Amino acid sequence: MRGGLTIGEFAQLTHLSVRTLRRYHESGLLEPATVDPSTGYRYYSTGQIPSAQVIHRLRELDVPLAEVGKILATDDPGVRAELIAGHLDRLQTSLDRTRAAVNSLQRLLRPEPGELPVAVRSEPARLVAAITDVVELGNVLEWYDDAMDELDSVGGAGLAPPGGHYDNELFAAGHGRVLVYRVIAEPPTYGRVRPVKLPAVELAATVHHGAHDDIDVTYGRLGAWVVEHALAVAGPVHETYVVGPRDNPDPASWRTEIGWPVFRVA
Amino acid sequence: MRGGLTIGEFAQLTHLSVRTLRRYHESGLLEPATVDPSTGYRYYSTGQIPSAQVIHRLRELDVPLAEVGKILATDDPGVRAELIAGHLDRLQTSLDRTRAAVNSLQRLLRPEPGELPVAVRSEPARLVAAITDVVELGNVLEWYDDAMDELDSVGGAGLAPPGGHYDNELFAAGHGRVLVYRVIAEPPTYGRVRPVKLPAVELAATVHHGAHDDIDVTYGRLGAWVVEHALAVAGPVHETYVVGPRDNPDPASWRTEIGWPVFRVA
DNA sequence: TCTGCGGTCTCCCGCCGGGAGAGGGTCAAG
DNA sequence: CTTGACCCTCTCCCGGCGGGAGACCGCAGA
Repeated sequence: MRGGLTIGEFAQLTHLSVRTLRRYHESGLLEPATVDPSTGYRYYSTGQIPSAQVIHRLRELDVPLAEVGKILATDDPGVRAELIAGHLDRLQTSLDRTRAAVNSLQRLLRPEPGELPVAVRSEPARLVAAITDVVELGNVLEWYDDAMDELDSVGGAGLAPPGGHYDNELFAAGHGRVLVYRVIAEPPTYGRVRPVKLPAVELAATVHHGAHDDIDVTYGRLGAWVVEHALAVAGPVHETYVVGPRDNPDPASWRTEIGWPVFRVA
Repeated sequence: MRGGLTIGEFAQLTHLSVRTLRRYHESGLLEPATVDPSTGYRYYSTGQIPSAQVIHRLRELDVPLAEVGKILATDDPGVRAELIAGHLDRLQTSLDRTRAAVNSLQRLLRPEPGELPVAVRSEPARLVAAITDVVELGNVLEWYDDAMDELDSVGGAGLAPPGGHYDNELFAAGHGRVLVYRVIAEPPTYGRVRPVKLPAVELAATVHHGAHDDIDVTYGRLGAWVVEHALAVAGPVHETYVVGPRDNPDPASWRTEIGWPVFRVA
């Protein structure tokens, strides 16, 4: 009587490859039921088939092996469900991103529009209620929603559209300083909210219409305009949410003013 | 006057990283407008921004760089649209797979069923009309649909449910021999269809209910049963599509008999 | 008991797209 | 001319898997 199923037999039963099973052993995800100490042969039991299949499913969902390990190591089914739910959330966001990319690609590939209306204007210094932090590029949307909620709870909605400043490093390095603000007569200090004085700048600005799926296209066109008018970029991007998701659920109605602080070159 | 935008400036305008732009140059996807021959500095023009953004979008859709190159190299917008449509198709399939994995995972994690009803029966040798080929694991579904269409066109639907044999290597190595058949009184030779004599086997069989999302779970349970009854696997998997997508569009109604040829061990 | 063959062992490399850092040259403002 | 930001190339690393080499093991037939 042998100790159990050989790795090849087990592979056949689970539709995993022999190599993959060895890797799962190596990384501690799926220990063979017994390992012959003299030959090193791995032997599996039929009871391990369900575990192998759970791992298989999680991998199909692109859950990293390390995360799979964490999920399997948890006995508490509640925590486990939570971890999995987290991954499904991330899956959903990546799906949304894919959809956005498809839409934007289709727009990019059809002929396209005329001149981009850009205006350069002097933005005066302003005292506003702001929340600021260094944020990962992937978490910006989430962070923004949180921060804007907190900002709204302090009041001042409706006076002027809210806005945000996004450090250029955010896109270059994947993380950078972000600041969102609301215009309030007497900016309070509350929670993460602080009164902040935004400096005066020359702003080359245009308006992006619609969802933010392809706002970077408008950025590109604005940037081209700036360069072609012998200006140079000097500071974080300014966005003003003239009409946003909080004003109207229909993305087609959204209006976002985007602006780059500029100065004239030689 | 400089030759154009430095790589850093261009990166800022396109929201791509400097390193990524260098790689795109290296792989010929996006040549800088000019390269200073003495210093090696890359200089870009504002006109290259749209190209960079198209590349960016395609990469967001996980199109490999080589494919992106092909797409950009094509001037014919029709061909281009075709290539992109192909990728969107693949995206759709991968999305379907993801959905299936999510469903199956949820089923895997909740408590679970009783005994699996397995029967061992003697399958007599049969002469059938079959199409067979060596197929990549990823293309099996597509191949199956094609082959079954061709088989149907030869006739014989309705006499007995169709079936398929899947070499075990298919799952181990990612490619293997697949055979689909229909029972016809006098199997013809037509197109890819050939008369094939299926050998007699002892078959350990059970029925999988519902969509094939988690048919491998049933395979695992069948395999466990086989092992625990001191049997061993000897040949390709047999599937019989008792009720399939061509009989009833509702996956819940599908019935697939799966069987492993077995022989008794010591 | 020997032999042969297929299964299994370990170890190293390649693939992809990108990140990170080293070590050195270049540009432009003060 | 110095300084500091920018740019150059080169090399290594990551995750998850496949491929292959070279050696050992298990088992059946002679």
